[in-house]
Amino acid sequence: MKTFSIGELATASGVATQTIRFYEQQGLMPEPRRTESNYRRYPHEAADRLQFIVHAKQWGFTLDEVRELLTLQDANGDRAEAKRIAAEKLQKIRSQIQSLRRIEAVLAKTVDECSGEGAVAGCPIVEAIADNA
Amino acid sequence: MKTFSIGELATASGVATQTIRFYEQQGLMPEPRRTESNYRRYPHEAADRLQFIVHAKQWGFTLDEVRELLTLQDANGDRAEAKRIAAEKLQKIRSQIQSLRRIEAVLAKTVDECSGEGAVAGCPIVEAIADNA
DNA sequence: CTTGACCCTAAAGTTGTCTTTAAGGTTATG
DNA sequence: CATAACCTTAAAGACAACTTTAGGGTCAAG
Repeated sequence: MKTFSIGELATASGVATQTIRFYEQQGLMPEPRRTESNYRRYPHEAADRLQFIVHAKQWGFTLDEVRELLTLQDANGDRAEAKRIAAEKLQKIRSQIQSLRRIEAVLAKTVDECSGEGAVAGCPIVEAIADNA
Repeated sequence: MKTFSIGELATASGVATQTIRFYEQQGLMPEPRRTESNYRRYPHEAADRLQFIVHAKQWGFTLDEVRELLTLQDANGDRAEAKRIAAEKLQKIRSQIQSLRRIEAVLAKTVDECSGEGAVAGCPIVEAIADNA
């Protein structure tokens, strides 16, 4: 079975070698076997695991949360647990969206109101921030 | 005219004294006058400026952006400039909302699909992340 | 058999926004 | 006039998720 050097894994997965070592140090990637000269050799599955990490991050999970999910998989743990982690993340994301939407509304309104002409004194944007409209 | 110690300003504005000093160091708050014993004395306007900073942060502006806005006000600069800063921020916020909404949709779907029962093997959430659905 | 591309570790640096600590000096109160 | 509650500075620490640096060892091509 073909194995990979850290560089090959990096190229294949689009993750820098240092980052792979960092993930190992953080307990996200398991310690791989080593060659006689102490070089890391990764099995095929390492690429999948790395992809999982990359995707989970794209989904907004922190490394801590990704580690939770991976640990769960490694132990073939409870599906309820995975659902809990994802549901909590969903909550967080929804509340982030809520605050951003509030900000968006106010900001859009003031930007719209500002003529963009003249001096900043009296500018609706600046005034609104000052007054916390 | 009444002046304030840093502690009074902190209490009045809800910003910690160290944070006020930090803002001064970052060029957001001007260096105030000092008493003979080297204590900072703030004029009334300092509280307004601090409030502006607090509000702008709540609106999602970074300290760098807040400094831009304050510099603009200090120089009574161009309103067009203020509008540009706000419009750029609006763009950023909208694109943040977009990514979060995409994440929310996928996450909500998989959480919904997951029964929450049984082992994590085959769990729709975990599978979806692995496959980057 | 040398040169350049790889690999190794440990530690320090980055970014943003503070907070905490250390080691003092000052002022207000009882 | 002692003591607590303020104030001062400079520097270090915290957090996330890396990136960079320093100082080496190894391996493949020509």
